[in-house]
Amino acid sequence: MKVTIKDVAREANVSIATVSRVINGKDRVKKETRLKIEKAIKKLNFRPDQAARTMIMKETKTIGLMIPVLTNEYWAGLSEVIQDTLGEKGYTLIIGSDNMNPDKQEALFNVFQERKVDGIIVGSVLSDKTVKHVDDLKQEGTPIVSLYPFYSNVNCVTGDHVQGAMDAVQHLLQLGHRKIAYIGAASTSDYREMGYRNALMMSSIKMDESIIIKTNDMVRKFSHYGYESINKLIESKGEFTAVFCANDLMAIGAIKALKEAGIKVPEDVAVVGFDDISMAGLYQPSLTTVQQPIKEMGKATVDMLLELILHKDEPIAKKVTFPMKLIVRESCGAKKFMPSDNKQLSL
Amino acid sequence: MKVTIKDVAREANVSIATVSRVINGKDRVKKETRLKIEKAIKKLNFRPDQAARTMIMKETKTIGLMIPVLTNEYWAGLSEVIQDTLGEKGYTLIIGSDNMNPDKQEALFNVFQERKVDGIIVGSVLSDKTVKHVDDLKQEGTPIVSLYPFYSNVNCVTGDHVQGAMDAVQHLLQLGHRKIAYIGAASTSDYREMGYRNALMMSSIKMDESIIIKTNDMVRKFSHYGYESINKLIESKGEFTAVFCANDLMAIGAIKALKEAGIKVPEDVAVVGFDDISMAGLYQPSLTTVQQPIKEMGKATVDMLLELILHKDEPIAKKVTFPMKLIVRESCGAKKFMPSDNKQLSL
DNA sequence: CTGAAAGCGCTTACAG
DNA sequence: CTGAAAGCGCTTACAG
Repeated sequence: MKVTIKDVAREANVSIATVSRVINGKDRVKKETRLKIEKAIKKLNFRPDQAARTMIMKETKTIGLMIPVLTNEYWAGLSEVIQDTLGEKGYTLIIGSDNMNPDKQEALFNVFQERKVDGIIVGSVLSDKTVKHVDDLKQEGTPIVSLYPFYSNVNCVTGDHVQGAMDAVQHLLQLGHRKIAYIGAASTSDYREMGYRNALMMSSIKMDESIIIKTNDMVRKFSHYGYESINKLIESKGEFTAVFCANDLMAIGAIKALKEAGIKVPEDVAVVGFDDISMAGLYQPSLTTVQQPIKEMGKATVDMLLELILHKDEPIAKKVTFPMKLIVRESCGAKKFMPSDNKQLSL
Repeated sequence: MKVTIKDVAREANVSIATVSRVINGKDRVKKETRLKIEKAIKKLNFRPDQAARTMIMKETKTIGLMIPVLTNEYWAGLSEVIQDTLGEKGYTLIIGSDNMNPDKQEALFNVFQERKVDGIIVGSVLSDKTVKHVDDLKQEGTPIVSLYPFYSNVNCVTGDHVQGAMDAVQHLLQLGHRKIAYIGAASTSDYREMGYRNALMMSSIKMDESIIIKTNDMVRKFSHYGYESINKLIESKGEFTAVFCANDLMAIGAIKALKEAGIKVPEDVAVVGFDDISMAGLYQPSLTTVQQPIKEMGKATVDMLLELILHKDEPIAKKVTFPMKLIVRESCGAKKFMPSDNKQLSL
């Protein structure tokens, strides 16, 4: 049978109150008594019941994390960092992936509420239907940290996607590219598209909307989407010498499609991705991409959340932004740009 | 403030006992009363406190899952299936990755015990130090399902790694290969190595230990390990026309090294991987590999665990084995190169 | 069908 | 320094 505090008290010949004191190390306990109790705890292999503890202490030492998918290296990596960091501080993490399904988001919020988590980290993009839970939870006093700066009243840790995308596109510009296509998808990529547009604007390059591919549909197979998008570009006879993709999987799909169409990467077309998943360095050609400081971001997220848990009275939502880092690899390496496209000089 | 069952009782003008009955839908409650209570619950947005419930019901509706790493598509995929399946049945999953660190395994077991999880799924390979927890937990009556057939007294769901590896190597043999190298690592790959050896044996091919690369060290960067292993084979002038790698990441690293050494895949050397991660189909060349039925395995794992939770008296450890599927792609395909790649696109 | 009461395993003032 | 007792938010016999 499960060992309870009573068993320990009996074994050590003290009251349960004293055992409790030893467990929590708060009040003073005579050394002799303490040793006796510690021995009993060890002997019985006693572990205090979290549920009973939770009821009194009003804290569960549990954090909820909501992400879109676990089988995506970015989210898996971030989840792992968050979990490890929380673990060190005695917290347990409940990870929930919602597959971008509002019903699942709803269900997850309910789980978090039932489990009375001490705080919540939201990595998903919430739907209209579920975003109200954020307000409910805030009202209830449950601290929340978001990983996207979507919600004005919620604390947030995020990478500087706009800057990262700008850096990537500016790199292409410096290599001489003028016709740079963009492949992206729904809301998560908005900031990256902004960066793309900003960079072009700042170089006074006229936007060619015909080589900008995006969709509001939920994209599940990013690589497939990248692949299809290139085929669309080719079919529509879009002119481009480079492609900036909103993430690495799209970029890898794009390269595959380009190669199949007999277009060489990077010789004929340069490709840049985003995220620096581990495959980016292994792919052939290896992928130029933008790296997010996942570890630092994960830690900062946990720090911010725990801070919020300790001092619930933060009046204003804080936003912390991390810089991104351009990683230059083969897919758009320092290839010399063919000056064959004379017409581009007219830009 | 948090809404409790008392608030609902007051709002609905009944006793907390009746509210409890409505929540759990067990005893009969007059329809009128029920509606009144349901309205109150909705109005106050009440959710029963899991902790209080747990104390009485002796179940937490929580399952612990221990895996080596989350940033590995195989484990991420399996975790997601397990989580979804459990979610449907009203269970919450606590995922813990131990990074193959015995201390972390220990810590995770402690967390599982403190949280009084209703059951545990072990995907990690346990160290001598931590394997005793399995016995402790079994003694305590906590059901456990393992994802490797290592522990004789523990129920287990696993893929047929031996058969999968045999299929892969037999495929190479059918293509005419006779000098097939093997790249693998620590205990997780043992069964795959067995399959490799079995296949060679059954074809009466003498084992050439000089082209079998393995290690007992913890391998963290599989792709890097595959890369290094090929270089070792090349340095030692090992003769081989094909390589069977114990997982896809090793295979991808191997291909990279082969290419860098001027050896073409699959023309000069065929490569086969294992797992069928999503990148296997996207890599260039795409990877011939062995696919595990992750979804079915995840579901079977959950079913088996819940079964165990319901009927704790299973006398004998059951082992369920799933067949693997060989996926033939370019990296060792019987593929002749088609020069259809000639259509140049004017960009 | 419904309510009063006991009890789950802890923590924490309150006394001593 | 230590113990008796109240109480956390529920569920569930036990009465009615």
